[in-house]
Parts: sequence; structure tokens; C-alpha cells
Amino acid sequence: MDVRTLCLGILSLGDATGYEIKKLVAEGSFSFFSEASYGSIYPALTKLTEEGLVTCQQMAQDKRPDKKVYRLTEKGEEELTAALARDPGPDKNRSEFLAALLFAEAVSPERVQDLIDDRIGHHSERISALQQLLEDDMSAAARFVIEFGIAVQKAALEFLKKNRHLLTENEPAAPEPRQNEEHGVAL
Amino acid sequence: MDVRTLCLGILSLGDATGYEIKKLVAEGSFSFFSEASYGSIYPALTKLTEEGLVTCQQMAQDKRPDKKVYRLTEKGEEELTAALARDPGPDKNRSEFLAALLFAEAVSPERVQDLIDDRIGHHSERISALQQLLEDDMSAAARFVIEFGIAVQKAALEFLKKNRHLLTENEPAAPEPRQNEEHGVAL
DNA sequence: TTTAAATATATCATTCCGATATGTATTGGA
DNA sequence: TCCAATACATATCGGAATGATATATTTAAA
Repeated sequence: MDVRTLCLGILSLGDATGYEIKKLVAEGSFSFFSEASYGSIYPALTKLTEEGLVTCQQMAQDKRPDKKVYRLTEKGEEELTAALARDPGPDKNRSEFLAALLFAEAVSPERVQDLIDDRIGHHSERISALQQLLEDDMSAAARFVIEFGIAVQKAALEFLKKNRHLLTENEPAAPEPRQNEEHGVAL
Repeated sequence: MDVRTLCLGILSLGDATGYEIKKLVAEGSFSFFSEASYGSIYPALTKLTEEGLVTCQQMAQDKRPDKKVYRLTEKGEEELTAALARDPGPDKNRSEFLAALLFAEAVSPERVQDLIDDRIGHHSERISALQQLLEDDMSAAARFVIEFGIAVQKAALEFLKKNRHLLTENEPAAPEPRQNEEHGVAL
């Protein structure tokens, strides 16, 4: 989902400023499955305003930069509906941690264990944060999404706890140095 | 992880062409946690070659474009090691599906059920593909990574199967149309 | 038989990220 | 109490990445 549609979607739930949109995707229930930077949000809102899909009400503030509150227009709602009617793309999982594990033949087992322990910590924190969110009132859909996130994070956490030991024993040193042959090992 | 490091990592496991690297991240065990397009892979390999981190052996082929087989140099291995020594960034999950659910107040419950069913199918296929990969020989690390992927995908699948019904009952129509108030509903 | 998929490299517009700039207010810890 | 860090709020910009498109042949499938 591009930032443009993400903004339309969030504004369909209530008026917001660019700053608030960023906070929602960084810390709210969106944080599990979405992300966007200021560098994409602000330009998107500007363009959306020019196209009449949102309106912008500038609110003066004492000793603060003007707050720009955006609101979805009818035209904007239509575009959002059209976007949601299209089939959503596949879910994506990105992990530098897993990549590091795969490439880490040269890395010491101690370092690998440290990496896994770090990741266990991260998943625990994530789960706590999501559970915290659940304490507030929200729609059934929002609850569904957060609980989905918790379920997935828990599975990752449990896997790491249970299988941590599999990478402790230092594997037999790498096989004979490859020559020009194709990838001899399945990847 | 940027495409540059991803290429170095994959080449550390064996020589490969740009085309093969793309195939690995799209279909191999990398597919669960990584992605890269031709538009980033080819320029990365060119730059890596200029910098002496990889070498490129051009192999003529009958009736096919020349194959360019890349190989990691010692300097390249050093850069990879340095990159892996840095703490990996947090895992990221992106899902247009979950976003659609959150924004889908205007969408019919039937459509929501269809979306969930589609997703159940996708997760099942993903699991099968990963289990297929497990049948080949591979390092303990590669096995670990794939089994991690299976565990996570299974958790998502089970969650959707068990909680599918939560979004069937059409929720009471949206609350009174918001005015200018802040987000009244926690997100 | 004809159509689709696989092999193989490459470019390009558009999009997006991450860092940085700017400046005040409030909160918390030493 | 004072200083540091965080929150509030918008904005730009270089560099990186995506997704689409171009080109051309072979092989597998329908």
C-alpha cells in the first residue's frame, strides 16, 4: 500500500495532522503492518490536497508551528473505496536478523546466541506494546488486527526460545571451498 | 539490509549471476524475509565490481545473452563481515490485507470474508513452498531460517482460521459521524 | 500449434526512506 | 533546581529501491 492510500485510510478514521499520521504508523495499531516516513507523508498530503481528495484546515498555535488538520472529502472517500476494492498484495516480512543468520558462517556461535537473545527481547517488547494497545476501546477490526500481530510475534518468540540451541553447537567447518560450480547447497 | 549487502551475502554462499540472485530472493529460502528487484540488483553488482568487492566473469552462451557470473573477493568478504557485525535492524511486517481490514468499515462483510479466505489460501501455499525447500540439503542456519518462516506463517494461518468469524457479524453501524474532535477511537 | 514460462541483462520514472533543519514546550532525572 | 531528553509540528533533499518496460531466444505446456 502506498503512502497516498495509507493517508486516505487513516483520515477515513478521523481527521489528523501529518504528525499524527506518522505517530499512528510508528506506534499505533498500524505499527505492526505498516510504516511511512515524514518524507513521504507530507508530500502525499500536499498532493492529496491539490487534487481535492482531502481538505486542509490551518490552525494557528501559540509558539508552535501552525497545525494542519486534514480531512477526507467525498472524492477522497471514493478513491479509498476504489483502492480497497483491489486485491491486496501479499504480506511481506523483512528481517536483517534472519539474513545475518544465513550469511553468518564466519560469525562466532557466541555472537549468534547474542543476536537471538536480542531478538527474543525485541519480540517480547513488541508483544507488550501490542497488548497495551488492546486495553483501549477500538473497533472489532482493529482488535482483530492487533491480535493477529500478537499471535505472529508470539510464534516468532516461541520459535526462537525453543530452537535457540540448534545454532549453539558449532557446525562442522564449512565444506571444501567452492570452485565455479553452481550453488551446491540448496537455498 | 540494503541490496548491496544482500548481494555480498548471497555471493558468500556461492558464485551467482544477477538473474540467480533475483531467483533466490524471490523463490528460495530468502523469499520469506527478503526481496530485491532487478532494478536494484544489477546496478549494485556493477558498483560492487567497480569497487573490487566482487569479480565478474563473462561467459558467452549460444543464443542467449552473455551470462555474468559474480564472485566475492577477499575485500568483499571483509565488507560483508563488517556489515554483519553491526546490529541488525528490527524485523518488518507489511500487510495490505490488514490495512484493508482496518479501513474497511465501508466494505461488506462478504468481501471481508473473501479477503480472509484468500489470505488463508496464500498462507497455506507459502507453508507448502517452505516445506518443499526443507527437503533439500542445507546448512543448520538455512534450516533454522526456513523453519522460523514456517512457524510464523502457521501462526498467521491458524489465527485467521480461528478468528475468521469475529468479522462476520456486521458491527453496529459506524458511530455518529465525527466532527473535528481528535481521534475518538484508540488506534 | 500456439502460448506461456524460463533464461538473461538492463534502464528509468516514480516512490520512498533516513537524515537533517528549525524552534518551542514540557517532563523527568541527577 | 537545572539540564537533558522527549514531545510537538512541519518541511526538504540526496540516495536507494520498486515496478514497469524493453529485448531476444528456448523450452515446456496447453
